[in-house]
Amino acid sequence: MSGFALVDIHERKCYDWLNVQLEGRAGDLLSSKPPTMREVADLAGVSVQTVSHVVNETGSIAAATRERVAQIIERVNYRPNLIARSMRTRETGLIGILVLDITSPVLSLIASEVEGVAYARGHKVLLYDARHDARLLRELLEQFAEQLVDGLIVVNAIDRGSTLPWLKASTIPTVLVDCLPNPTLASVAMDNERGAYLATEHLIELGHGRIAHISGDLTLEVARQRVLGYRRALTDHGLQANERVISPDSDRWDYRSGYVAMQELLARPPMPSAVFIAADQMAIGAQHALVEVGLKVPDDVSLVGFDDIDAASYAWPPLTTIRQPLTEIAARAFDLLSELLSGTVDPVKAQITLQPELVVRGSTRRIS
Amino acid sequence: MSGFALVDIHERKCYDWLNVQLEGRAGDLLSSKPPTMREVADLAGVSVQTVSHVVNETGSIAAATRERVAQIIERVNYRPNLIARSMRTRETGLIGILVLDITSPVLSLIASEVEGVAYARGHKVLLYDARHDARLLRELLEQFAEQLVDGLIVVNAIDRGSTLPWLKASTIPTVLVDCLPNPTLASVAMDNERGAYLATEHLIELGHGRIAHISGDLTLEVARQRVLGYRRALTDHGLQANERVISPDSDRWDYRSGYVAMQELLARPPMPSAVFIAADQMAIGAQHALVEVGLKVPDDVSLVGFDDIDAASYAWPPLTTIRQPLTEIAARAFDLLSELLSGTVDPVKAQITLQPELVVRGSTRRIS
DNA sequence: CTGAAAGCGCTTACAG
DNA sequence: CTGAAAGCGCTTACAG
Repeated sequence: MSGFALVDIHERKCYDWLNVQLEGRAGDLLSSKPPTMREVADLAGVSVQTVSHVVNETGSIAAATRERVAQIIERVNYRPNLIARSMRTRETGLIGILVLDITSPVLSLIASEVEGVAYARGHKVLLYDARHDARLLRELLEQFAEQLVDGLIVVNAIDRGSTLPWLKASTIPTVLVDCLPNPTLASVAMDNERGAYLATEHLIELGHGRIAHISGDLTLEVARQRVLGYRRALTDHGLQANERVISPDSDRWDYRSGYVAMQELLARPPMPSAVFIAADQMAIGAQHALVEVGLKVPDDVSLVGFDDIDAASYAWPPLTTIRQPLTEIAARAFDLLSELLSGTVDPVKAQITLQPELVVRGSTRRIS
Repeated sequence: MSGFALVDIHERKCYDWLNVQLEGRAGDLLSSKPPTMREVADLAGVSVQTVSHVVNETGSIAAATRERVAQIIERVNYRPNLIARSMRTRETGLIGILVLDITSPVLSLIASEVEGVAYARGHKVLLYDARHDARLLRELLEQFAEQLVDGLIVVNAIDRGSTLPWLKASTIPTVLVDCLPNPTLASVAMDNERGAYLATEHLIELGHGRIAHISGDLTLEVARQRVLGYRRALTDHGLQANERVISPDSDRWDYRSGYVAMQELLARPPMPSAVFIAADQMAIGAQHALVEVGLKVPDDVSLVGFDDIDAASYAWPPLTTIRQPLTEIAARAFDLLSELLSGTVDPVKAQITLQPELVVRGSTRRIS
């Protein structure tokens, strides 16, 4: 037991941290209001427009003046007021990302990746979360996105109801990611039908003849495209009579909905030997339902998911799935928005489709 | 095989959706600029301040006038410009939520829950994602949060470096969630030490004597508190000689870091019979490392996680863990912020601590 | 190279 | 009950 309590480098690091005191001094300024351009100008003995010019590096300012103003700015820690500036310039320098549900691992990852590119390119981003609520979505679009942001990236959120026509009529440059493909709005999307086709075909090639599909929320175009791909693969291999689609009882693509859907499938024999499931989280939930009744993956039933989220690799067995190139989706979306903002591209022509990829892991097996 | 392709209600629902056409008419207005209050006033034959009064329901306006103005507003779909309004009133009506990393399931869930309460109470929210980047965090705070938002809820993000003193010096009402407890800033936090204590004690009561701890990112106070709780439980039961802490090689509390940490533990025998892991995702990753080398949970080693995220219930075996009351955390945080905004509470007195709860599931077992 | 003027779209006193 | 005036903090022409 003596060797057991050994302190390795990690433990040492730990102790160091435990002793760290993060107190910090109070701020230098105790002013209750942030300084204004007027104050900087007075302090520097110049006019506000001179300050404005040095802040924005516009106009021509004498080096000495510039220097003096810069020092004051530094000293009082002046920052131009974005609201006032955008009131004049009619732009905020911000881009907005609106997601259907920030709680979804794939949507939050796309959002985060878009932020990554945006920051790398010197833009700032605001996140809007519609929380699956159509009314909220609409409000966000109308009241905030339109007024606060120069451009908008809408992730997975425009599919139902009246938001699409609204967006079309709106003047704010918008790119749709993972939404209803729409010929009049710039968009980047995955070839969902292809992904579903690849998943299903993989199962067919493994010898499976009875393949069911647990779909995503069918009010969303991406979910409908995935059932189309599944169906087409079946048809191409003469298996259309075996088609069987279970759609979940909720609009979340989460563990629970996959779990419940699989329970439904189990309740109505015969059981298929393989199931293609429209999302990885759902697939993991579905597997849970299987394991609960003593069925093993892939021994008793093969499973293929969709998305390739982190959890897929760490499930046991690791989940065979369809990888969405999220990083590329994000980069393309941002680039498209930049082009829209600079007017160098026509939205109608800006339709990007990215290809998914089959990742074979341990949840699928060949049957005889 | 005939019964196999049966069409149940779900399938029917699916077909319906597949046939749906979401075309939508173009918007009624093709104006390139949103209407201004000036335009509404002219159309209604009144002054802008009259329009302002009917929009804000201030002052006293003749019923007939109000009606006429309201109709114009409706007709041209006028919406007051938030930027202009906030320029005058010095407030935006928005609250900001700043999270360390929106990609984390627990942080995004807290954010989403806070949004839920905020919307229920008629507020709108903006999300800021620091992406684990201290510089970005600082920029967000200084340039955006301070100017765009009336109040701020900071989730898990203030712990290191210079942001804490900045926040103290700042005038924006702020509540800290899951951060370094700080006596001068309002905060709501979990009793992390207690949670860790409960987890460890549970293992001890099950007969485990050699219990290791895989910690979270120790630059974060919450992680340090959890090792403290683990340590105290050991000490209280005379097991302090068996203390063993492995800290991850990254600042993400993700699957991979738990996986890597467990591999480290495996590489340096003797193996403990139980491991308390600072986050559920890490626990699932850790289990993966175990299973890979043929060790079973809970037969060979018991695991307890922390957080009780969705994935915990759907892991196999279901993960024993410490539940964080996220919904309550969110509600308390928002309420605190409201009180701060209305000035009815003193930040120094506003320190809320919530209690965690042990959830026993299948990943822990009694040993002899 | 620098400053006086005008205005972005609102709201808040204040007259009438 | 309604409107003229002033101003929130900036930037953009335009003089000098």
